[in-house]
Amino acid sequence: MKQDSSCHRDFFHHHQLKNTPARDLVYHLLQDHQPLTLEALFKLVTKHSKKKNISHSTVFRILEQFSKVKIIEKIILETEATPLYQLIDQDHHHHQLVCTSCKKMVSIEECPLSNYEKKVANQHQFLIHHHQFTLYGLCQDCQVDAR
Amino acid sequence: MKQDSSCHRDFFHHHQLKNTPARDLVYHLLQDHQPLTLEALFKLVTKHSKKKNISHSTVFRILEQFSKVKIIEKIILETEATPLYQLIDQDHHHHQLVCTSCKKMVSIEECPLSNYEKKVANQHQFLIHHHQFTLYGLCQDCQVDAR
DNA sequence: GCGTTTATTGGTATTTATAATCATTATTTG
DNA sequence: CAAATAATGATTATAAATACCAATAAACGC
Repeated sequence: MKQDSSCHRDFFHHHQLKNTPARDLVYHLLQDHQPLTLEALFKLVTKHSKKKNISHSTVFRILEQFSKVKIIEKIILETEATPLYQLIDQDHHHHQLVCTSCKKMVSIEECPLSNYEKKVANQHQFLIHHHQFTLYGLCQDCQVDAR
Repeated sequence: MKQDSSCHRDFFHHHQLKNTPARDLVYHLLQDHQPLTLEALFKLVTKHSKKKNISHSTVFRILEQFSKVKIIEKIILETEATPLYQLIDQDHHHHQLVCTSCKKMVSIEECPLSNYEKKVANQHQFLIHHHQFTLYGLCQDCQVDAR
């Protein structure tokens, strides 16, 4: 389930982030799209901003701030030169399945790692907070093309 | 088990990489250390190079080339501003367990993901080549410090 | 070994991404 | 609505990644 969009203003407020048109727009654009790079997001912002344009630095800073307060997460993929950003799903975290040829990205819901995480935590006396997991390969189309 | 150090020259040759003192040194330094950043490796190279010094661009390019022919792999961690590089272990791949406080890094041998990989491959009709997996948390020392 | 071919190297320059700065403008609070 | 606080835009600074090319070194055939 997605983070309830009507609550994001409270969420901003809770983190001493003022409610601004720019933050609102970035939030909603991230809701409606696959993970985006800063540049891609900036283009969308430019396209969708009603009144005056929003500057590149503002978008950059919003991504920084959202990351810091864990509204979004930063994803680094081998197929992308710059990081992707996506809203954090409070209920399920996602993993990525990425085609190394066409760079298509599929979000995977199921995560098989919690038991393993506990085991490693025990073995090494770590308190594990989170993990990062990405699968790389060829999608069906690109397998066909490779023949 | 480590890649046999006596074979790396053949490996270079097979990939049209000439045998040079710089490549030799980089290869051996990577054998003897934890994953290293470019800067850290460059410092080691400078310390260990017998005759003339080896330039920064040479070290950079060697890492690029080694990555391309899969002698080494690039690891991107949330705790490091720049990538780490390590020799690829042909027999077992490793995963990282990283302390977000002191940035300590532990290499984990066991990988629980092959079955899951098959399942996802099937579901999404992907041909999966590799995956990337990292655990983040607090090591024992840093848990204690946090109290 | 010796000359030829081919790739590497060092040093520098360029490009790009990330981050800092600061005066102006907007949002929130009482 | 005024005061306090934070955000914004535009620019600049820093740092990382990469491209360039003339000089040099390694490999190959003889």
